[in-house]
Amino acid sequence: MASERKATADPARSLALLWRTREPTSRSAGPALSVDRIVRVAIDIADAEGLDALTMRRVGEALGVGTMSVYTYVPGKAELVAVMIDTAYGEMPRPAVEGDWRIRLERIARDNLALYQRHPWMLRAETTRPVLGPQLMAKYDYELAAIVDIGLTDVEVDAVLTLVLGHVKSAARAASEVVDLERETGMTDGQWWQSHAPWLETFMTAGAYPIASRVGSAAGQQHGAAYGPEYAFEFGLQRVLDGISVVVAERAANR
Amino acid sequence: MASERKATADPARSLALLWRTREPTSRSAGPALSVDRIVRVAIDIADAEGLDALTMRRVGEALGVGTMSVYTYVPGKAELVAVMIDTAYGEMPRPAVEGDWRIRLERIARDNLALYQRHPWMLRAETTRPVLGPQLMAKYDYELAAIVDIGLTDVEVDAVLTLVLGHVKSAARAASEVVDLERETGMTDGQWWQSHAPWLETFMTAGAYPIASRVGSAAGQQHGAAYGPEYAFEFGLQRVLDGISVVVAERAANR
DNA sequence: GGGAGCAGCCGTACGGCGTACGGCCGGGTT
DNA sequence: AACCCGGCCGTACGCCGTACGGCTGCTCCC
Repeated sequence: MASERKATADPARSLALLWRTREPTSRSAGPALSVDRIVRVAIDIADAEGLDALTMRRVGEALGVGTMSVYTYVPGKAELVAVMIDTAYGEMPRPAVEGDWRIRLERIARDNLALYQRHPWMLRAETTRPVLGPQLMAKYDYELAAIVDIGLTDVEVDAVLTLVLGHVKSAARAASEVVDLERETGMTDGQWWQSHAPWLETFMTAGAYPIASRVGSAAGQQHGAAYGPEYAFEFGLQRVLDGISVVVAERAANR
Repeated sequence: MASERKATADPARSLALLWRTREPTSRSAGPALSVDRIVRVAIDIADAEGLDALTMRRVGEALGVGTMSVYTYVPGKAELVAVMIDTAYGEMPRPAVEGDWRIRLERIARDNLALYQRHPWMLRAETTRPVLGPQLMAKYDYELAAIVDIGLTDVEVDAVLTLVLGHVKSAARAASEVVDLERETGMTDGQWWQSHAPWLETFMTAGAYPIASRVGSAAGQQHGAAYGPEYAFEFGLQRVLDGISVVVAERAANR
């Protein structure tokens, strides 16, 4: 009866997993499995076939062990995905970039976009709870460092980063959906639209939605498809950076 | 062997469902069910308990019919969710707003935020495929109308709207995750952080991630929690609108 | 050398999901 | 009176995540 607080796996266990607090076994021939091996094959599966294809059975299979053996190292699928996410963050470059804040921030945006393109499953992975792993911390620290000294308060700096990363994620998601659609239907975006257009015209009485029709078809012609994710990313990014420039300039003037 | 194009339900069926092309039955006492009744209870369930609680069995139960009866009206769960989404769009107000484009666009952003707050499941509903229902078309048309005459090309106008709606969705998602977390764990955001902080400090050697620590705690103190979704929404919205202003002004100057 | 303990491994089983399939029923048409 | 067919739905299948308990063989201690 009592609504048992399910799936609230204790913080200690989850965090220990993320931070790899586990003394290596003293066993002569170490164990066949490890968190790292599990995470590596899980990421490979998700990269290649998407999050839906990532099942615990599948992971066990790919490792040549029984399904339940995976649970020796990982408390559950949610925690596995959390470690996958933190690991993926660890792959990102963190170079010292020459130039002003705008160049650095733009670079950060592009690096994040590339990450999502390499690991589209990250866009669908629902983490209602922040991951809080070491790689995320390092990433956050690195990205903040690029903009801490632009004359805004710490709170604003955080909001700037959130805004830019949010835009990147939106654009990446839109792009990823186009790719998914093409994989699922075996048609390109353009073909898909062409197959739907006649039906749509049947339903839409002529002249309804005049602006939507005009703008939609203008965008379609421009991009050779209904939607140009790259264009949306670029256009939006420049607008966002412009908007940030406005506050930065304001603060510099009032100093 | 042949990779059967699964789940590619024919466009005709899906679109007909969205646009409600179905002659009412000539039966004396009409059928017990209808697409509209199904959609209504499905939205109620998803609003109250989230998308996970929305199962076909549950929908049938709530309607007092067998599970499979639902399939008489709806080809599958994906299509049901699509109709739910289009229906939700139909709830949005579309007033004629006085004022300049910035006021209108800001209003659109707030209306969309309100929509997501009323129906948080829309944020999680994965529609790899655009919905293309009448309400979405009407919404798109209305929103474009607010900004068609600001001096940008049709393609740019589309990108502006995409940018703003993308920001709203990002911010709404962040806010919704906080709410989910509170519901799932029974703790407030602040309590959750306090319960994790000691563990985190154990793992993080002192002095690692200095900027992240400083900015993170500044943001935390400011918002009384780790993250201030409302603040992120407002700050980002103003930056985005500022950024759009920049291009709009440019174009006006070059005219 | 021998016994105990325990980490790693995993087979089985449970409850839940979406939904394919085929059948039943009763009103409308001819 | 015969037939048809739309609406309804019980059953069953193949997936999923994962709880539970048992096996095995290494390590440690005496």
